[in-house]
Amino acid sequence: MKQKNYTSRVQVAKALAHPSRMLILDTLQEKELRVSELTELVGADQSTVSKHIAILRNAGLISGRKEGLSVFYKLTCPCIQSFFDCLEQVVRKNIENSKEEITV
Amino acid sequence: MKQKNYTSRVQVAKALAHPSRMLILDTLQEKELRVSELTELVGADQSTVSKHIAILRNAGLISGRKEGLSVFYKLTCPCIQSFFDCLEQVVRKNIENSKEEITV
DNA sequence: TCTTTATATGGCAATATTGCCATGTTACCA
DNA sequence: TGGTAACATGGCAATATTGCCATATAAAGA
Repeated sequence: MKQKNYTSRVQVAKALAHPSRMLILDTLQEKELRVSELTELVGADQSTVSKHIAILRNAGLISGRKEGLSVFYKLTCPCIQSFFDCLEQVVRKNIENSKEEITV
Repeated sequence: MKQKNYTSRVQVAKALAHPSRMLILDTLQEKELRVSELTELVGADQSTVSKHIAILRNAGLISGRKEGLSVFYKLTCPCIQSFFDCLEQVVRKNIENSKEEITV
Protein backbone atom coordinates (compact mmCIF):
# COMPACT_ATOMS: atom_id res chain seq x y z
CA MET A 1 0.00 0.00 0.00
CA LYS A 2 1.68 3.15 -1.22
CA GLN A 3 -0.23 5.69 0.84
CA LYS A 4 -0.24 8.10 3.71
CA ASN A 5 -0.78 6.26 6.90
CA TYR A 6 -4.31 6.08 8.09
CA THR A 7 -3.47 4.48 11.42
CA SER A 8 -5.00 7.18 13.61
CA ARG A 9 -8.06 7.66 11.43
CA VAL A 10 -8.69 3.93 11.39
CA GLN A 11 -8.34 3.75 15.16
CA VAL A 12 -11.10 6.33 15.49
CA ALA A 13 -13.29 4.58 12.93
CA LYS A 14 -12.81 1.23 14.68
CA ALA A 15 -13.82 2.79 17.96
CA LEU A 16 -17.14 3.70 16.38
CA ALA A 17 -17.69 0.26 14.91
CA HIS A 18 -19.60 -1.40 17.74
CA PRO A 19 -23.22 -0.97 18.84
CA SER A 20 -22.37 -0.56 22.53
CA ARG A 21 -19.78 2.10 21.79
CA MET A 22 -22.12 3.83 19.38
CA LEU A 23 -24.73 3.93 22.14
CA ILE A 24 -22.22 5.30 24.63
CA LEU A 25 -21.16 8.11 22.30
CA ASP A 26 -24.72 8.89 21.35
CA THR A 27 -25.71 9.16 25.01
CA LEU A 28 -22.69 11.22 26.01
CA GLN A 29 -23.74 13.85 23.49
CA GLU A 30 -26.40 14.93 25.96
CA LYS A 31 -24.43 14.89 29.22
CA GLU A 32 -21.43 13.34 30.89
CA LEU A 33 -22.00 10.08 32.73
CA ARG A 34 -20.07 7.92 35.17
CA VAL A 35 -19.01 4.37 34.37
CA SER A 36 -21.69 2.78 36.53
CA GLU A 37 -24.36 4.68 34.59
CA LEU A 38 -22.86 3.70 31.24
CA THR A 39 -22.70 0.10 32.44
CA GLU A 40 -26.40 0.09 33.23
CA LEU A 41 -27.13 1.78 29.90
CA VAL A 42 -25.24 -0.80 27.87
CA GLY A 43 -26.40 -3.72 29.97
CA ALA A 44 -23.20 -5.76 29.82
CA ASP A 45 -20.63 -6.75 32.42
CA GLN A 46 -18.85 -3.84 34.11
CA SER A 47 -15.50 -5.08 32.87
CA THR A 48 -16.82 -5.27 29.33
CA VAL A 49 -18.10 -1.71 29.42
CA SER A 50 -14.85 -0.55 30.97
CA LYS A 51 -12.99 -2.02 28.02
CA HIS A 52 -15.33 -0.31 25.56
CA ILE A 53 -14.65 2.94 27.38
CA ALA A 54 -10.91 2.32 27.13
CA ILE A 55 -11.22 1.86 23.36
CA LEU A 56 -13.12 5.15 23.01
CA ARG A 57 -10.64 6.88 25.32
CA ASN A 58 -7.60 5.58 23.44
CA ALA A 59 -9.15 6.75 20.18
CA GLY A 60 -9.43 10.20 21.73
CA LEU A 61 -13.20 10.35 21.44
CA ILE A 62 -13.95 10.68 25.14
CA SER A 63 -12.10 11.82 28.25
CA GLY A 64 -12.63 11.07 31.93
CA ARG A 65 -12.69 13.17 35.06
CA LYS A 66 -12.40 11.64 38.49
CA GLU A 67 -14.77 12.66 41.25
CA GLY A 68 -14.45 10.61 44.40
CA LEU A 69 -14.81 6.97 43.46
CA SER A 70 -16.52 7.72 40.17
CA VAL A 71 -15.10 8.61 36.78
CA PHE A 72 -17.24 10.85 34.60
CA TYR A 73 -16.82 10.60 30.85
CA LYS A 74 -17.70 13.14 28.19
CA LEU A 75 -17.09 13.63 24.48
CA THR A 76 -13.86 15.39 23.59
CA CYS A 77 -15.14 16.73 20.30
CA PRO A 78 -18.52 18.22 19.39
CA CYS A 79 -17.86 17.20 15.77
CA ILE A 80 -19.09 13.72 16.66
CA GLN A 81 -22.53 15.06 15.90
CA SER A 82 -21.62 15.60 12.24
CA PHE A 83 -20.28 12.09 12.26
CA PHE A 84 -23.63 10.68 13.25
CA ASP A 85 -25.44 12.99 10.87
CA CYS A 86 -23.39 11.62 8.01
CA LEU A 87 -23.98 8.05 9.13
CA GLU A 88 -27.71 8.68 9.24
CA GLN A 89 -27.60 10.32 5.82
CA VAL A 90 -25.92 7.26 4.32
CA VAL A 91 -28.32 4.93 6.09
CA ARG A 92 -31.33 6.87 4.84
CA LYS A 93 -29.95 6.96 1.33
CA ASN A 94 -29.55 3.18 1.48
CA ILE A 95 -33.17 2.74 2.45
CA GLU A 96 -34.30 4.93 -0.44
CA ASN A 97 -32.12 3.09 -2.92
CA SER A 98 -33.29 -0.31 -1.74
CA LYS A 99 -36.79 0.77 -2.73
CA GLU A 100 -35.59 1.22 -6.30
CA GLU A 101 -33.67 -1.49 -8.09
CA ILE A 102 -30.19 -2.47 -7.01
CA THR A 103 -27.54 -0.32 -8.70
CA VAL A 104 -24.79 -2.97 -8.50
CA MET B 1 -28.86 -3.46 25.66
CA LYS B 2 -32.06 -1.43 25.87
CA GLN B 3 -31.48 0.85 22.89
CA LYS B 4 -32.45 1.76 19.38
CA ASN B 5 -30.72 -0.50 16.98
CA TYR B 6 -27.51 0.74 15.57
CA THR B 7 -27.06 -2.07 13.07
CA SER B 8 -26.95 0.10 9.96
CA ARG B 9 -24.81 2.79 11.54
CA VAL B 10 -22.35 0.21 12.79
CA GLN B 11 -22.18 -1.39 9.36
CA VAL B 12 -21.15 1.96 7.90
CA ALA B 13 -18.62 2.60 10.67
CA LYS B 14 -17.13 -0.87 10.23
CA ALA B 15 -16.76 -0.25 6.52
CA LEU B 16 -14.57 2.73 7.36
CA ALA B 17 -12.44 0.82 9.85
CA HIS B 18 -9.69 -0.47 7.57
CA PRO B 19 -6.74 1.38 6.04
CA SER B 20 -7.31 0.01 2.52
CA ARG B 21 -10.96 1.00 2.57
CA MET B 22 -10.10 4.39 4.02
CA LEU B 23 -7.68 4.88 1.14
CA ILE B 24 -10.28 3.82 -1.41
CA LEU B 25 -12.88 6.26 -0.07
CA ASP B 26 -10.33 9.04 0.19
CA THR B 27 -9.29 8.52 -3.42
CA LEU B 28 -12.84 8.23 -4.75
CA GLN B 29 -13.54 11.70 -3.40
CA GLU B 30 -11.61 13.07 -6.34
CA LYS B 31 -12.96 10.92 -9.16
CA GLU B 32 -14.55 7.59 -9.91
CA LEU B 33 -12.21 4.69 -10.58
CA ARG B 34 -12.48 1.19 -11.95
CA VAL B 35 -11.62 -1.89 -9.89
CA SER B 36 -8.29 -2.46 -11.64
CA GLU B 37 -7.21 1.07 -10.73
CA LEU B 38 -8.29 0.65 -7.13
CA THR B 39 -6.43 -2.66 -7.01
CA GLU B 40 -3.22 -1.02 -8.12
CA LEU B 41 -3.79 1.81 -5.65
CA VAL B 42 -4.24 -0.51 -2.69
CA GLY B 43 -1.52 -2.91 -3.78
CA ALA B 44 -3.21 -6.13 -2.65
CA ASP B 45 -4.64 -9.11 -4.49
CA GLN B 46 -7.50 -8.31 -6.87
CA SER B 47 -9.82 -10.61 -4.93
CA THR B 48 -8.92 -8.87 -1.68
CA VAL B 49 -9.69 -5.45 -3.12
CA SER B 50 -12.89 -6.76 -4.62
CA LYS B 51 -13.99 -7.87 -1.17
CA HIS B 52 -13.13 -4.49 0.31
CA ILE B 53 -15.22 -2.91 -2.43
CA ALA B 54 -18.10 -5.26 -1.59
CA ILE B 55 -17.96 -4.16 2.05
CA LEU B 56 -18.09 -0.49 1.07
CA ARG B 57 -20.87 -1.19 -1.42
CA ASN B 58 -22.95 -3.15 1.08
CA ALA B 59 -22.56 -0.33 3.58
CA GLY B 60 -23.97 1.99 0.94
CA LEU B 61 -20.87 4.17 0.78
CA ILE B 62 -20.06 3.56 -2.88
CA SER B 63 -21.91 2.45 -5.98
CA GLY B 64 -20.75 0.89 -9.21
CA ARG B 65 -21.50 1.53 -12.86
CA LYS B 66 -20.63 -1.00 -15.53
CA GLU B 67 -18.89 0.10 -18.69
CA GLY B 68 -17.80 -2.77 -20.92
CA LEU B 69 -15.71 -5.11 -18.84
CA SER B 70 -14.92 -2.50 -16.21
CA VAL B 71 -16.90 -1.40 -13.19
CA PHE B 72 -16.45 2.20 -12.12
CA TYR B 73 -17.04 3.06 -8.49
CA LYS B 74 -17.88 6.41 -6.94
CA LEU B 75 -18.99 7.74 -3.57
CA THR B 76 -22.74 7.75 -3.01
CA CYS B 77 -22.66 10.58 -0.50
CA PRO B 78 -20.64 13.82 -0.50
CA CYS B 79 -21.02 13.90 3.27
CA ILE B 80 -18.09 11.51 3.52
CA GLN B 81 -15.93 14.61 3.41
CA SER B 82 -17.32 15.81 6.74
CA PHE B 83 -16.65 12.37 8.06
CA PHE B 84 -12.97 12.65 7.27
CA ASP B 85 -12.86 16.21 8.53
CA CYS B 86 -14.18 15.05 11.88
CA LEU B 87 -11.72 12.18 11.99
CA GLU B 88 -8.86 14.56 11.31
CA GLN B 89 -10.14 16.94 13.96
CA VAL B 90 -10.13 14.18 16.58
CA VAL B 91 -6.71 12.99 15.47
CA ARG B 92 -5.28 16.50 15.68
CA LYS B 93 -6.85 17.04 19.09
CA ASN B 94 -5.21 13.82 20.26
CA ILE B 95 -1.82 15.02 19.14
CA GLU B 96 -2.28 18.31 21.00
CA ASN B 97 -3.43 16.57 24.17
CA SER B 98 -0.56 14.12 24.10
CA LYS B 99 1.78 17.11 24.33
CA GLU B 100 0.14 18.06 27.62
CA GLU B 101 -0.30 15.55 30.43
CA ILE B 102 -2.64 12.62 30.08
CA THR B 103 -6.17 13.49 31.16
CA VAL B 104 -7.10 9.96 32.23
C1' DT C 1 -5.60 -0.08 59.23
C1' DC C 2 -9.56 -2.78 57.39
C1' DT C 3 -13.70 -2.63 54.37
C1' DT C 4 -16.33 -1.31 50.89
C1' DT C 5 -17.31 0.83 46.49
C1' DA C 6 -16.08 2.21 41.71
C1' DT C 7 -13.31 1.40 37.98
C1' DA C 8 -9.53 -0.91 35.36
C1' DT C 9 -6.90 -4.92 33.78
C1' DG C 10 -5.24 -9.97 32.88
C1' DG C 11 -6.57 -14.13 30.90
C1' DC C 12 -8.98 -16.88 27.83
C1' DA C 13 -12.59 -19.03 24.88
C1' DA C 14 -15.92 -17.77 21.27
C1' DT C 15 -16.59 -15.18 17.25
C1' DA C 16 -15.47 -12.03 13.41
C1' DT C 17 -12.25 -10.04 10.06
C1' DT C 18 -8.63 -10.35 6.77
C1' DG C 19 -6.10 -11.89 2.63
C1' DC C 20 -4.60 -15.20 -0.47
C1' DC C 21 -5.53 -19.00 -3.92
C1' DA C 22 -8.63 -21.05 -6.88
C1' DT C 23 -12.60 -20.65 -9.40
C1' DG C 24 -17.05 -18.62 -11.08
C1' DT C 25 -19.40 -15.08 -13.88
C1' DT C 26 -20.07 -11.69 -17.38
C1' DA C 27 -18.99 -9.06 -21.44
C1' DC C 28 -16.44 -8.53 -25.51
C1' DC C 29 -14.15 -10.16 -29.69
C1' DA C 30 -12.42 -13.34 -33.24
C1' DT D 1 -18.58 -21.09 -30.35
C1' DG D 2 -14.12 -20.48 -28.08
C1' DG D 3 -10.91 -17.36 -25.93
C1' DT D 4 -9.74 -13.61 -23.05
C1' DA D 5 -10.18 -9.72 -19.85
C1' DA D 6 -12.33 -7.63 -15.66
C1' DC D 7 -14.53 -8.42 -11.70
C1' DA D 8 -16.84 -11.31 -8.00
C1' DT D 9 -17.10 -15.22 -4.86
C1' DG D 10 -15.98 -19.76 -2.16
C1' DG D 11 -12.84 -21.67 0.91
C1' DC D 12 -9.65 -21.55 4.44
C1' DA D 13 -5.77 -20.34 7.54
C1' DA D 14 -3.96 -16.39 10.18
C1' DT D 15 -5.15 -12.66 13.00
C1' DA D 16 -8.12 -9.46 15.66
C1' DT D 17 -12.20 -8.43 18.42
C1' DT D 18 -15.46 -9.43 21.94
C1' DG D 19 -17.21 -10.55 26.58
C1' DC D 20 -17.07 -12.91 30.74
C1' DC D 21 -14.67 -14.25 35.16
C1' DA D 22 -11.30 -13.26 38.35
C1' DT D 23 -8.50 -9.97 40.20
C1' DA D 24 -5.95 -5.52 40.70
C1' DT D 25 -6.04 -0.63 41.88
C1' DA D 26 -7.70 3.57 44.03
C1' DA D 27 -10.54 6.43 46.99
C1' DA D 28 -13.46 7.00 50.98
C1' DG D 29 -15.19 5.84 55.44
C1' DA D 30 -15.37 3.15 59.93
